[in-house]
Amino acid sequence: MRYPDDSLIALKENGYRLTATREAVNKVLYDHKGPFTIEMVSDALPGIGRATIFRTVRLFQDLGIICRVNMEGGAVRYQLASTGEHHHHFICTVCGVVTEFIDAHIDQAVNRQAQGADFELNSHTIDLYGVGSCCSKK
Amino acid sequence: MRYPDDSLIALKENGYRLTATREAVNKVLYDHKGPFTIEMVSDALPGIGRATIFRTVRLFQDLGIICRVNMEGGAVRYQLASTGEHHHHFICTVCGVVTEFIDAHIDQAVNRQAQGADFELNSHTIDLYGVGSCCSKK
DNA sequence: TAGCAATTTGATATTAAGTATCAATAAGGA
DNA sequence: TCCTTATTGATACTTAATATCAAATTGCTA
Repeated sequence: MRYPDDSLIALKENGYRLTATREAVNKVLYDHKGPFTIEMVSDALPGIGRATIFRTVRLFQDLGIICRVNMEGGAVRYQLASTGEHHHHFICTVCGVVTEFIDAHIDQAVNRQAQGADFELNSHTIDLYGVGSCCSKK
Repeated sequence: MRYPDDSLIALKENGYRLTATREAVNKVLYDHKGPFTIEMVSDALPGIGRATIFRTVRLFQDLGIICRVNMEGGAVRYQLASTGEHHHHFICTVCGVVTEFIDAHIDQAVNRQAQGADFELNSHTIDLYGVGSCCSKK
């Protein structure tokens, strides 16, 4: 997922309707970049009901357009997924920016662990918390 | 953390008072075993206010006695930590049971990733979702 | 072991995230 | 254009959690 239109295409491809509301939410996400909360989107689109924002965000999640990020304290952020693929997160605890990464090594080790423990693995999440280069003091 | 008294010792060692409420909550956790929600504890201890249950659970978390587990859908469970140490989770999506594991390999790979990305790593969480041996069909 | 300061608690209100309901509206294929 | 179906808004509700503050409890300490 790179361009705003990708979201709209994804909607159509999955049999969802292309509505003004969904376009508006999509635009806000792409204009804003960076992590966002439901509140932020809701504030940016006063004409659209809260419930619809939630619905749209959930739909975009399901389509892999955005990903949900659990902050350390339990707060929730969303962010455009740079890839719809499986990935992990660097989460900057200073500014909240989330960067994605892929690591075949880790995934392999995770699979080994699961096998060793007789655990039928369906999915996994890996979140790294710390200070990103975005906020590094140097 | 293995025995109920460990919690009480941890409280004292960290300068917290040993109260009837905290003992009661602790007992519920050890009697129940397995994952629990605030509701469950609250139901088991009708005489104790909800806010206090939350406070106590948070305190126990801070002391490493219990750990918080984010379920896939966003629900939250808590469970006695079998170790206060750094660890990761197998989360059975059928029954909710959480099993801990440690994997130096994964931790190493995680550290490498962080270094490579110029990310000052403070902590990380790894949660594996799937069907545990507890609920395996075989 | 009674007294007292500081911690803890309960009741209550509040916040935040999210879901449920349902009538009204909009999308898009025929 | 019409019509079925998906979507939306308003509203109420749920769940998880925190804030406030007076009242109760701890555990020194004299």
